[in-house]
Amino acid sequence: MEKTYNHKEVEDRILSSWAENGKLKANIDKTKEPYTIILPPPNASGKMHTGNVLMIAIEDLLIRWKRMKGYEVLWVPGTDHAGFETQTTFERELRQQGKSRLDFDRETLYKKIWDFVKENRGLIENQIKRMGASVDWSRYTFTLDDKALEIVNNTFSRMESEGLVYRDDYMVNYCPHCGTTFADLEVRHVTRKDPLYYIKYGPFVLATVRPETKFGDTAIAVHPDDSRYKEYIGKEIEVEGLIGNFKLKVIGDAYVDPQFGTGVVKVTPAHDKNDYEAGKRHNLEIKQVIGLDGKLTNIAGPYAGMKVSEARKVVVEDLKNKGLLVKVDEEYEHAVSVCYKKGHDIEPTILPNWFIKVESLKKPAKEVVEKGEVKIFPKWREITYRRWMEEMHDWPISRQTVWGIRIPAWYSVEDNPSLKVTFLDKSGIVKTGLVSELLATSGLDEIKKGLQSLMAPKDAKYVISRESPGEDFLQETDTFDTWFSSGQWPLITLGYPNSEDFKYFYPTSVLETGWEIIRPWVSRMIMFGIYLTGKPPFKNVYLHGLVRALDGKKMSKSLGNVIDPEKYIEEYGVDTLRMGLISGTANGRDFTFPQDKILGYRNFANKIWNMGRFILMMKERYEGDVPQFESAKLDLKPEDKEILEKLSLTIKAVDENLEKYRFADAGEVIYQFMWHEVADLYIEKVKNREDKDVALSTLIHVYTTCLKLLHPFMPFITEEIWGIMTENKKGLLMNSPWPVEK
RNA sequence: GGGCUCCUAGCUCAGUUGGUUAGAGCAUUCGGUUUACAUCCGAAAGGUCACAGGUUCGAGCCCUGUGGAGCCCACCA
Repeated sequence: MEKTYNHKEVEDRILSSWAENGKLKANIDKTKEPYTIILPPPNASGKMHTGNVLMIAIEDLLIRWKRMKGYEVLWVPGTDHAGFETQTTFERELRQQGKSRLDFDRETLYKKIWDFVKENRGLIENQIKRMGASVDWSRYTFTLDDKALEIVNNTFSRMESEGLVYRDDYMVNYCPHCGTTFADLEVRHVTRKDPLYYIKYGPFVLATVRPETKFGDTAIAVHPDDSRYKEYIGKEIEVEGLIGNFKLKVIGDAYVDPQFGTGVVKVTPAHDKNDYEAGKRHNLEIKQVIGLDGKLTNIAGPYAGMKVSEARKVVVEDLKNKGLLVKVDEEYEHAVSVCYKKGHDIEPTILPNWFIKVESLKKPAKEVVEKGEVKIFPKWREITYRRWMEEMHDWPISRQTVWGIRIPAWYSVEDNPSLKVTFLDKSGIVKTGLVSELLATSGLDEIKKGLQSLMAPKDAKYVISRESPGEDFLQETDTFDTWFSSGQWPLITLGYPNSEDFKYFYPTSVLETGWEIIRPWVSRMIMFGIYLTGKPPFKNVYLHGLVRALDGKKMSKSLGNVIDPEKYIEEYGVDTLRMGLISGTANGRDFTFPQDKILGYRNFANKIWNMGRFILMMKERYEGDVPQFESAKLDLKPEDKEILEKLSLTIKAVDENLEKYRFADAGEVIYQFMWHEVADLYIEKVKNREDKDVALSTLIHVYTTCLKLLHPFMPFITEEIWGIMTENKKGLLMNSPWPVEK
């Protein structure tokens, strides 16, 4: 053995011996109890971050432990198409080539992103392998694999036929210039100075930066406790406007800040997110005053057809002339949403989207956790889950992105003349308009071929089908929210509904993931699992904490505090990084990247390496063969009995802590025992023992048992030493049975 | 603004139904070591458990309040 442990040399070799002889592939063995984990799929085109390392370390620990305990273990690896994130990354590349997504038709863009993902997906897969993850690669699944598409489409179709799907208006970030919607994450917030206009509204004066939307006002809001206006709440007031007088209801709503402006707000549900929410709370009418072309609609009377910026000037001028403008604060600074592409103002707009009714789904999902059918560790995280289950409202599942699973709804062009389409025509020019009108100049095939997006009215007639129902049809261009498909991940990976895997391995044993996705992911998986199979998809949920940067803050590119795990793997080895991270994560709380501990476990790795080296040296000096501890009758000294007893206690403590997902405690127990009991005390005594046969035999037994206990935590070094100690005669450590306390 | 969590040794953190003298790793100081390991061994020092009240025979732990930190969600017309 080398004088120090050289992880670089060892890791590759051990990886290939696991790949050749490790029991990675799960079999359906009905004489054994299954133990299953589905790996939360990392972004297919991304690279490993510290959180992924922690996730893999914990899951591999559980898997290796249960495998050694004799379970039929299955750990399914997979990667995620990461809809929005990937498309953004790809578009960034496009931009460097001076292009944008709007230069391509939908199909071409989709293919280009596919190629991009294919080019990049090898990286994360290799990193998972390099971590020593003992996953079953024969069951590897990508979120856009055919079996995924099939299940997701079928689920949607079934939900639709059971009346759980509907189309309704939803407020989205719409950019009239780009003619498309943006996800919340695509919206930039910039601080800008705009005039704040104080306008007379009947008995009130209120402040607004958007006077041009006044034609869409359907209420006036004040804070319910504002004594200045309390008497008005619930009453209707008469307001003098630019296009005649009109009546507005006064509502009391806590979203109004009495400190701001005059404490009175005009409510425009069609063009402001807050107002929209308030409108829903108070059943207000929605008047769309800005069209998708960015011009005022007919509701604005004489102002119809004006662009927003133009209309604002004219409206202000007219208000002034009518004496309705009280004052203007020119220096008002506020945050404005703009599109990330060119900085156009975002126009919050109501558009038809696809929704799922969650009422019938969330009840049983809440109950399984309350009844303990699904146990959440740590328990205090249950609060997040329960609150979400109470608050959750219907789920908008459509996204206006290309990279994802396209919603399998088809619109007949003939039945839906008011379908609005955007497409690239034969000469590559973008055209937008009603399909009924565009068909006069372009053929339907041309539209189909160049289609970028379509917008169907909320009462459009549609057919649900994976295949085109006929020549006359255009498919919905929206894709499913990523969580709609990843919510079915356990079912997808296990081949729901008929595969043998599904019958044997479902429900899985534990879902291990970060707590920040309780709401979008964990809740959805439970809902879908129960909906489709009657059973939640896992028995336990273990939620690990977030690994924060060295400054105690969340890692982020903009703060420049991101820790690249590669650096640590390179310098200290996989085992050390894994063990270091595990030791930091005791209670599933967030924790700062434990740099010192990683150093400490590097020392530990070297310590156990040298213990092995020393034992080998003693073996060589011993004349003849050391008696086998299990078979030989040994005359044990009290110190031998003592160390065996402590070993037994250690096994017990490790098992108990792992059962409770107390990984750091379990690791600590082995660490203390190996270093401070076996190395510091017992080995020192063995050095001076006359009865070397007994001492050495016991020592070897204790040490190799420790290797087993430590293996799930630090798989590489333990496997390597095991091979040397056993002269490769006992097979791989990873396939060996777990020690039993005596 | 709503919510969750944290504040324990110089640093990173344990402390699992309240119960002797509050622990670990790293760092510090002192000593040791002619060979398993200087990535070692032994020992020491280091804590008003954020602060203020309360409950209790007894509080790091339970309750209330204050202050600070981190994160999630919603964001100012």
